[in-house]
Order: sequence, then C-alpha cells, then structure tokens
Amino acid sequence: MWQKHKHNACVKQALQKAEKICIENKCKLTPTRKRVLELIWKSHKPIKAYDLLAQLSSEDFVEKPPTVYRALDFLIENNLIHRIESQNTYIGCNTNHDTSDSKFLICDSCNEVEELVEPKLQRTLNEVSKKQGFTPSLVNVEVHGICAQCAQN
Amino acid sequence: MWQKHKHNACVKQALQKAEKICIENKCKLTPTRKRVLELIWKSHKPIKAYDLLAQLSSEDFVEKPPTVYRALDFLIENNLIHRIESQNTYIGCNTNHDTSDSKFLICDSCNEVEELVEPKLQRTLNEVSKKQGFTPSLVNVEVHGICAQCAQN
DNA sequence: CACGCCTTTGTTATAATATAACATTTTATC
DNA sequence: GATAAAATGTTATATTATAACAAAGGCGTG
Repeated sequence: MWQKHKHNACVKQALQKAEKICIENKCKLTPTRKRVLELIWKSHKPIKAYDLLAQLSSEDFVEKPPTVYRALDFLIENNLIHRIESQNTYIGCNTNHDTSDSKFLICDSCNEVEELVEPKLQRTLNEVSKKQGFTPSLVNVEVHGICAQCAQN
Repeated sequence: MWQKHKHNACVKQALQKAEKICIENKCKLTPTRKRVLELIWKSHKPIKAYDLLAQLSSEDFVEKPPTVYRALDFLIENNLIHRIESQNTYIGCNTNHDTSDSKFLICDSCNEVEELVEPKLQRTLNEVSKKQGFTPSLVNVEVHGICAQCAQN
C-alpha cells in the first residue's frame, strides 16, 4: 500500500521535477500552480477539480473555479499531470514524457492508478494507427479493473 | 467521405442489429431508445447528449435530460453505442463485442471516428496489464490525430 | 526609471454535462 | 384484473468547466 512508501519524498521529488521542467520550458511555477501540483501529489490518487478547489479555499488562495482550472491546464500542458477522462480526475505524472500521451491502469477497487510506460504498447498503438493511415497526435488509454493488491483481498 | 457510403443502409442495419441484441439480452428497444439510437447513427459522428435532447424535443418525445441519459445508459449497457470519454460524446457501435471495451481513432480535423477491432491491440493491452498483476475489466482507448483523408487535404 | 507589453490572477456570471428522487404509467405474469 | 417489475415523466439540483473582462504583476527596453 502506498502509505508505506516515502510519500513526502515523492511529493518533494515531483515539485523538484516541476521546477526543472518549468526552467526548460521557460514558464513559471507560480505559487498557485505549485500548490495545486502539491495537493495532487499529496492525494496520491486521482483527484477532482472541485476537491482541489475546496482544499485551496481553506488556505490563502482564491477559491474560484478558474483558479484551479487554469492551474490544471498549465500543469497538463507541461506534462506534470494527466487528466483521467473516464473519471474527470487529475493525477500527477512522474514519468518522462516528450508527449502528453497518457496510459493508465485504474483499479476500481482501491482507486489507485498506475501509469503505463510500456514501449510495446506505444508501438502497437502506432502500428494499428498506421495501418488505417491515421497519424496519432495524442494517445489516451484507460484500462479499468482490479489491481494485484486488491485481487488478493 | 462518409457521404458517399450507403448511409441509410447503415442506420437501418444498426437498428436491425439492435432488435436482435435486445431479443438476445431479453430487453426492449422502446420507441425512445430506438429513436436515440437512430439519431446517433444518422449523425454518423460522435454526438452530444444535449444535441440528441434538442433533436428529440422537436419531435414527439419528452425533452428532459433523464430521457436521453436513460436511453444512452441502456444503449451502452447493451453495447449498441460507446461513450467517447475525451469528448463527452456518444457514437454507434457496429462491431461485435462481448465486452463494452472501446478503442477509437478520432480525427481532430473532420471529427470522424473509427472503432479499432485489432486483436493485436487487445492482446498487447492484456499483456501489459498482466505484467503488472492487473486484471482488466474495461478498456478504453482514444487515439486522437489526423485521418488518412484529412492528411491528404 | 517609466513606459508598454505580456503573463498571470481576480471576479462575476453562466454554460455544459449529468444525476437524484419520487410520481406515474405501461407491461408482463399470474 | 391484481400485482410486481420495468419504463417513463417530472422537478430539482449536482457536477464539471469556460467565457469575458478587469486588475495586478513581471520584465525588457529606451
């Protein structure tokens, strides 16, 4: 279970990565953006925009929807988070992307999500696209099911 | 372009398939459900719930959201349509499923959608899931990009 | 430094998507 | 025809997201 891993460490690491990416991409990790990213990582599970909003509201931040959605847009554009379309949720990304493709295993029992980084899956997706003369720009894979942990219980 | 194909025929075929499926599944293709399915097929492209609602309203049907959403739920349950999560849209399904998995190529230029029925893709998805000890129950693949037709123009 | 420009944030309002909850009607079955 | 189950009608509201415009902040250049 994730409680056992070094969770503070993974939040910290995510923020450091974000700083780095922002320097590379010549953009700014402003306080709001940083705080939203931090909240996403702290939750560790897919989180909803309005839940982020509620958490921000209890702090020093302005509590209007555009605040959160702008931050989310920024983080998505810079591949720091992904949106899980089938849930209207957002989750941190700790893989190294050159694209904003997102590929997930989503456990419907514990709600944990695992990002897939399998080159083989990417290759297959490219192949089947090419076969249809299709040029992919953005791939979204969401596999729902039961994770190993939950299957045991 | 799809205008060239026998579009009436494909709508008709879809309705016939629906009748058949409903007999198999021991459920009923009521007038509202049938009309919603027909509208989805007539549009031929991904269509939004409220667009369906607007079309129904100009007819003899009750024009409230639950009407449409119930019909959509029914059609999805019986694998007669799919929901495209990244667009909040619905599209007819003319492949033979035993599951409600959905795998699409989505052209962001002309908005046409092609359903993928590649066994190889399914195998690869199963493989990468298994590798993580994950048991899939529902697969959703949405590849955005540019179709062959649009790439030429 | 001050000016202008661009980015970011604040603010109000509203759009778009979807469901809850309960009443009524229809259908199937006995 | 009584009754239970399925489907539909109805009202209200929840959830998710964006438009539009104003104000503030950062920054490069003369």
